[in-house]
Amino acid sequence: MDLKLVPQDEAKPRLRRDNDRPRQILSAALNLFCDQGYEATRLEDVADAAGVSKATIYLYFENKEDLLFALIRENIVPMVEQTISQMENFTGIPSDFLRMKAQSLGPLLLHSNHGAILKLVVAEARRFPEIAEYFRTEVPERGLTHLAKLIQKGIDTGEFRPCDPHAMAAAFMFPLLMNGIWANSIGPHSIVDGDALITTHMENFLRGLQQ
Amino acid sequence: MDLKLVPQDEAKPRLRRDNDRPRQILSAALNLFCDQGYEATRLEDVADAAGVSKATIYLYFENKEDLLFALIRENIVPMVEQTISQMENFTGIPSDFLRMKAQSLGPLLLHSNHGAILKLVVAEARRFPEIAEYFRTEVPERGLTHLAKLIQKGIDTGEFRPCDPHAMAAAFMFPLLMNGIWANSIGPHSIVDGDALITTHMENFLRGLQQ
DNA sequence: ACGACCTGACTGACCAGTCAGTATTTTCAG
DNA sequence: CTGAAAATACTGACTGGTCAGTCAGGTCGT
Repeated sequence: MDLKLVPQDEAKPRLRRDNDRPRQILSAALNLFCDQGYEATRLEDVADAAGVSKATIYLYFENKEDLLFALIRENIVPMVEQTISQMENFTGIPSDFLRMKAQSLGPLLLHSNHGAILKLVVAEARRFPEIAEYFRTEVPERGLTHLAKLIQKGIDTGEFRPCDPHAMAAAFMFPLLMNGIWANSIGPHSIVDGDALITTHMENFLRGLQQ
Repeated sequence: MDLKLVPQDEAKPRLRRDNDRPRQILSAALNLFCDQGYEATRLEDVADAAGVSKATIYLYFENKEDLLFALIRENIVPMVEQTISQMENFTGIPSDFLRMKAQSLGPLLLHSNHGAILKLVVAEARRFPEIAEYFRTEVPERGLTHLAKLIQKGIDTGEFRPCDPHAMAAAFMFPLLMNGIWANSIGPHSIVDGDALITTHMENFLRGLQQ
């Protein structure tokens, strides 16, 4: 009887970096961090989920915090870039842009993991001031400033009534953000219907803003 | 020379339970959990902040999770009780109640540590399903149901236009909640003016809801 | 046979939770 | 009222387990 420690053919084929590792690791970390929180997630579990050993993570990332940072950078910032370029190329009236934005960003935050990422950022902001600072300048700062300009434009053209455009921009975004966070924490069994909220908020917001 | 180990009069006077300990511990835990997050807070630091030894915490609480649970129970639930009893005793028109509520709850979430507690709950909900479940049934479930009833009343009396009262209740609350969370995470250096947001949101919300 | 890629096994620090024993207050018999 | 025993409140020092981060060496494509 052949009693060798069979390294025959089901020996792990130790995948190589063709389909690049950083993204696999990042993706695994994303799921686990979002689900269990940053501190509660063991890097060993991230490694398992990515199909590598823990040491491999350290080939591509400085440390655990760096992984968190990379995650946020890769996932959130492109979303803002897209919003801003959309806005700069938009030719219709401001209210139509807001409508369009609510109907794309709202469900994105609600049904993809973007809401979970936001939850993560919000939860860890105090402990990682550099990440919070980066996020703040890249995302709410830029996004809200642009949105406020758009609202100002609507006021100037007489479509919207006079108001504080910065506060109004935040009032537009916050329900969508909270909705995304909610769905990824208390949400699942809650009576709040996230999709209904999006349209209800959007319509009511625009109705209030109308001249 | 008297070289005894001086236990003279600056010996720690080991405070007793007159001003009951549980509350001191809870209060210390509140500050630290809200600031650094649950996992990242060491129970030894909670003990120090409360002026007791770590072992003392275990005289009053089962374990770390129990401490978190107690914290939420003590701090959030009374807030809802108050809102509901306010609502039941309110004799004016629905819009005046919403106005009043936004002007009391909004700043409370923004300037006290209630926003931080909410952040904490949201951040840890996934990891502690029992706490999430308790919170969900006690707070959003009850609060939103009552609020929806109030909005329905406004629709019935013709003050508000027809709409989905549940979604509208959430649309009313979410900006206030997000505002409180925001102020306790990314907030401090953000361009969002929390106080301006409250009134802007409240006015615009009611304007949209008006018949 | 070289170098890029990867890993198992280890280490050192850290921390929740425990426990044996000390300090303070209360009780109550004399 | 007195003081000693009982009850209660508290603590320092420890333990067992966990986990981020390291490193010497193995594996695979070229």
